[in-house]
Amino acid sequence: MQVLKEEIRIKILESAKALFLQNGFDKTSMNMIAKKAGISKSNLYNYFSAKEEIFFHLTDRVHTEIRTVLAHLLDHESGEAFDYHKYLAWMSDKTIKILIKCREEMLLIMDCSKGTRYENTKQEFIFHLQQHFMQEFEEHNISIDDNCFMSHYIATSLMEGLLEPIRHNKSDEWIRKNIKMLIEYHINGYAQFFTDVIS
Amino acid sequence: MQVLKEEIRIKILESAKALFLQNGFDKTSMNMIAKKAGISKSNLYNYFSAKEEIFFHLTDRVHTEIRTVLAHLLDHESGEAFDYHKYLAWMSDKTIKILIKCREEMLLIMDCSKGTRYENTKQEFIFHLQQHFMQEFEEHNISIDDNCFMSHYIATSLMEGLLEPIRHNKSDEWIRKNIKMLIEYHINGYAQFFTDVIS
Amino acid sequence: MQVLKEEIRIKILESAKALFLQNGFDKTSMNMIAKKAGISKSNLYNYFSAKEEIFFHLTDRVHTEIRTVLAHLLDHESGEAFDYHKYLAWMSDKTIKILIKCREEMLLIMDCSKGTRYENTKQEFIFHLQQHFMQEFEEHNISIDDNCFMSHYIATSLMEGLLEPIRHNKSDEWIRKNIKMLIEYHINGYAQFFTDVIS
Amino acid sequence: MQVLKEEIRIKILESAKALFLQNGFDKTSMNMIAKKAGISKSNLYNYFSAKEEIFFHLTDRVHTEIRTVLAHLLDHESGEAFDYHKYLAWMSDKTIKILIKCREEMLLIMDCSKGTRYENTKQEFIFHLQQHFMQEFEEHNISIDDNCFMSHYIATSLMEGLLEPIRHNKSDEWIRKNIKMLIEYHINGYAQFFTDVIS
DNA sequence: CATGAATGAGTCTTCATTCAT
DNA sequence: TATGAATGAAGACTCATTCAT
Repeated sequence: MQVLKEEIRIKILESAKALFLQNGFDKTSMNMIAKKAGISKSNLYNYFSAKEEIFFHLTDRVHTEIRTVLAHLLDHESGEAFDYHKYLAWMSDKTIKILIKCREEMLLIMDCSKGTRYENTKQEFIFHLQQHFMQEFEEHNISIDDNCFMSHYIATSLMEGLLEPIRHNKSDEWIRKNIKMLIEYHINGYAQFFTDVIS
Repeated sequence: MQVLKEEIRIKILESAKALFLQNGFDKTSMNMIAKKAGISKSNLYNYFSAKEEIFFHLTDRVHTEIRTVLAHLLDHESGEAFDYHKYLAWMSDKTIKILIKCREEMLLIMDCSKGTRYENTKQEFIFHLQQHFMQEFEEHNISIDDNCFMSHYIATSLMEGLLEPIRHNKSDEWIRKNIKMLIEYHINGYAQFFTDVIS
Repeated sequence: MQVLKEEIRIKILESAKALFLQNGFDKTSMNMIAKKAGISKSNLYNYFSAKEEIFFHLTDRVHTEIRTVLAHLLDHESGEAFDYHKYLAWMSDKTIKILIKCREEMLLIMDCSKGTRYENTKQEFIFHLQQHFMQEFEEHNISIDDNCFMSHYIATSLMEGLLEPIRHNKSDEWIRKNIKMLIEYHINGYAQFFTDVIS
Repeated sequence: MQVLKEEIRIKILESAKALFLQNGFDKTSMNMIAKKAGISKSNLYNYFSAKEEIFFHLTDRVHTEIRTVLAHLLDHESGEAFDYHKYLAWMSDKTIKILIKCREEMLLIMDCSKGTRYENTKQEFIFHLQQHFMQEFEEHNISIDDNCFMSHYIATSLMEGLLEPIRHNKSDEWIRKNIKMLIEYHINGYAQFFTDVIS
């Protein structure tokens, strides 16, 4: 019995996860989840008190971790010598780990959370990244227009780039390699960018 | 009469456009459109047979143009000397023009079409871009893993980058400047990328 | 075992009583009762076959007592000399005792029974009181309109007045004092009333 | 058509009013209203945007009037000579008029509004009446316990007494007569009360 | 005895669409 | 053409109750 309950609970979570990943939170109905889990709609509510509850049970832990990463990002002492390689190395390490460990949960939060209270997480992350880049620009006396657009673009592009590898069902190794590659790609564009503008 | 009719048709389209851009297709109801257009809900159906119809009338033409651009993209003779500057110059020209001319329609198709039969257009576009890049890679004997990811990433990044400037209500000049800037950014990352890998 | 069972039975009844008093019968769910009693919802049905059953077990005895009082009330020999002081003295005595002894059960029946088959008890009681007063009126040759309204009003007013003191968590003494006070209040209005009309 | 619409609107309001009066707001479902009005449940929402909306359309105007009466009640200058006859004469006049004119709406607000934002109106009214009586007590140096109970009781009793006549389907004349009678009844009980306590 | 599992009927509300006039 | 009227299917959620273990 205890076992059964757990089985169904897991079945619900798996069904919901699959559906959320496929259709997003809003376009996934309790009916769909119930049908996929092979139980009645009302029985769902014996396991989770609301649709959002299911979503949170799937993403809670990762959401906290994301917030932690964000906090670290903002802590980064900006006074020290500019070393993107180092910075991005740390970033890439930390990020790759979390991305690989929590692939689906990450996607839930970043791509499928419209309608939940996590729906702005990606935008917030991008915003903070952008702030970070703008600060870098300023420190290097670079001024392209208001810097706003380029920093936002790089932030978005990086963010989406980090998510892209986990959107496909590939091996951890494949993900790791590609993330590293894309970071390198950005470093190049970025560095060149500084050179061009400064010189 | 005929004139009046046309006025209403236009009013409907304008109202719908504004609402679709604000809320997306799915989250815009016929009620909202009717109210904004100042006519009755049922009268909408004298002008358009369904909600999707309104969306199509707003995006048809641009959608065709996009398809055309896509076709040209794929026609591009791959035999000639590799010249991304040239290629991207053409691309940037052509694209900037269409982006500026059809700002809102572009956004409708790319950002607000979930729920319509155009909802995959952006992904298709990205896919074709990716194909294109992969071909380039091949022609230059570059092989990074399966080339799949980097080409996909660059395609996505470029796509989103091109859309980003028109998401804000800025001057044509601002849009043009930023698109050029971001293309340059990519050329840098791109070129360097080849160099690194080749050398 | 038997002891345990009894403990749970009591726990259920106490929990239900508290909840019924707070929210009324309809707005109290089996879930709430189970949670408050610390047992499973389905186990409730091993003790009581339905929600109404719980309510009945809480109010049965008092309901019977009320019916008895009502019977006595109607038995009251109408032939003897009209002595409301005496009558009400008996009434007040009898009533105060039952009100104090069965405070909560009384409130359950009178204030919280909507949705159960006792929901009309208060109205019935008032109706009988009214009948009684009408009889008195008749016996004293008083005729105010059809006597209907005033007798009903006095009945209602008395009823509510008797319930009001026990609605608050005060001492028995406080209840007793206030019930006496309100009966006196009514005797005054009542007596004067007769005087006015007769003279 | 315009006529039809109005007919149905009226039909809905009448059906809803009858059901609200019979079962109260909470226990009346949109299904019941629709069925009674002879239309589909969803069609209700073309006329009223929510269940509460229907209730408000039925009670809005009267609710405002009640608030006005309440305001006047509080304005009453307490310094002048104690003249309950005069005070209650005004009260009875004003009240009788509103009670007769808006019988059903009054009952909706006072008896059937649980679940709406008007659900506390009766209690508020009683509370203000109570405050008023307590003030009177104080001015006449009467102190029965804390005066709280008796003033509350008289307030409640009066309130319920005023409502009682309109709870039945009788003539205006019948209502008027009975309200006057009950006020007289209270004056007697009240006056005597003062006398007893003071002397 | 106890409970986890299950459900069907019900709650209010939304919405794209149809139809008669 | 224009619109008021109408609706069925769907949305999330609640609840008293049943049943197998």
